[in-house]
Amino acid sequence: MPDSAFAEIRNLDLFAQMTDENFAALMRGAYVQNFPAQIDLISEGDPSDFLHVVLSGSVDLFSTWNGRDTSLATVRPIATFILAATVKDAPYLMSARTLEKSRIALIPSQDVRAIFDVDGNFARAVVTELAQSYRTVVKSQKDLKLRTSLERLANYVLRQQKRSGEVSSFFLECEKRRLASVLGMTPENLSRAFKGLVPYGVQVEGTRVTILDQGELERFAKPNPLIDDTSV
Amino acid sequence: MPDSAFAEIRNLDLFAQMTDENFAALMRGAYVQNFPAQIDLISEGDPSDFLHVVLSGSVDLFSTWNGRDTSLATVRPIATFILAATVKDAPYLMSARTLEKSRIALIPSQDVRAIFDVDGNFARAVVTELAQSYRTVVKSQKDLKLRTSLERLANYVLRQQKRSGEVSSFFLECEKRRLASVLGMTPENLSRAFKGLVPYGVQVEGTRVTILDQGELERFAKPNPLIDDTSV
DNA sequence: CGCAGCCTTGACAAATGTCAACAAACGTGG
DNA sequence: CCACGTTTGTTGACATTTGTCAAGGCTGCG
Repeated sequence: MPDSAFAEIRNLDLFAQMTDENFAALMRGAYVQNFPAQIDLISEGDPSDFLHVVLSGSVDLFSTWNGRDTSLATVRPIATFILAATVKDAPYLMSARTLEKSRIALIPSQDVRAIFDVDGNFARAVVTELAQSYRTVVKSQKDLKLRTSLERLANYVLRQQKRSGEVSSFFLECEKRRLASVLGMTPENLSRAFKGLVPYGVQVEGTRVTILDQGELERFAKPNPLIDDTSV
Repeated sequence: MPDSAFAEIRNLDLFAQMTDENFAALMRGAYVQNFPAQIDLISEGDPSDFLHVVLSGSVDLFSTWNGRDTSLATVRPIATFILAATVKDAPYLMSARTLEKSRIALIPSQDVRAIFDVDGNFARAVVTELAQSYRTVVKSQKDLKLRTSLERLANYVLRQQKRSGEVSSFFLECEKRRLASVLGMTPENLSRAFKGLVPYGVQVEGTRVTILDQGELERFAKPNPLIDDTSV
């Protein structure tokens, strides 16, 4: 593994507090690989052989059932995914594919579990990471069950605006068909939902979103920190 | 705290592997309380002062937004809840209320975090618990996003049947209005959904559910271990 | 009893999905 | 750099799913 990737991973919260010795042991069997876009990385149901770390690019976590499929999350650098499956030595619950050209580190799951068993600091870091992931899914669950698709979109627009630095105009960072899936609706419904936000001062041209009336949009969306804030 | 409750808690996976000394420290500030039915235990947004352990009875975890509310999970003995909020020292994402008369142990969150910092075995047990919780929510998310309400109900019926020991007739263990909320629908829709399962050999009288044609129901429900199995 | 809450049912409305058509954007190979 | 085909996004018409409102029956409990 190149030193640069090594350092990037070492600086992750998940690995920052462990001993040099244990980190080295973890990296011994690890390797970094470059993937083109739209490549399947893992398939739900497979045993969790590797903990994945996205170093660059982005990864879609999705699931299928009975011919349908849905996007559950996007992983962006620098972050890990399928940590829960790794520590539980259980099959993946989600599939993963690259959304774009991506560089991904693969750490053998059995090494993760072995180090986890002997390194208390690492175990504590895993807890923090898992607690964060858990709370993220719970928030997403609330979003899905308590809001209509129009409300979910309105709040998504506000969240993206915040990510872009509170500006009044910004770009969607993913395909609309995928955004629809993330928000739990069809592409057609998303297309109409964007139209449905026009009365609240939201304008969309291609991937550019412009908020003409912040107050009106917020009055409609009613964003809530316990659903929409990533830091809570 | 009475010895019996003490022993019950000690035997939980979460606390079984920690040292006697640390367990004693954890229990020093803890207490057990009896609550009647329908009592609010915690409110979403509140700081996480206590880790809760349900010793008997049952607890509903729910959330509200903009005048709507939804049940997210049921906690039954013996299990803890809001562990993620406790370890992250973050506000509760869900509210909790007793569904019936319940006995609940309250362990100060700051003690949990303190012991967590010094006891590696406890930290590892927390990981297992959180990973389990995380995977449960992910499965629920897939259930919600990939299935219609009729399909969710059909699979719920099959899961309950399994819990009851694979018998052909069993009882629902919660109010139908709450079941509707858990499954993400209205009580009226649930009422009609039960009717919609009649063609697949499901009969409902009050809280008694009878499966007349196991094969037909399974062909319709298409249960999937990665969504419906609690052990995976 | 009588009230309150739950469950059910009917009639209707709103939200969302499906299918088909077409336009726009994108990528690839010539 | 262009032509081509593929994919994505949009729109309309329509079907299905789900929610809402109102009413009535049932049950449990004071």
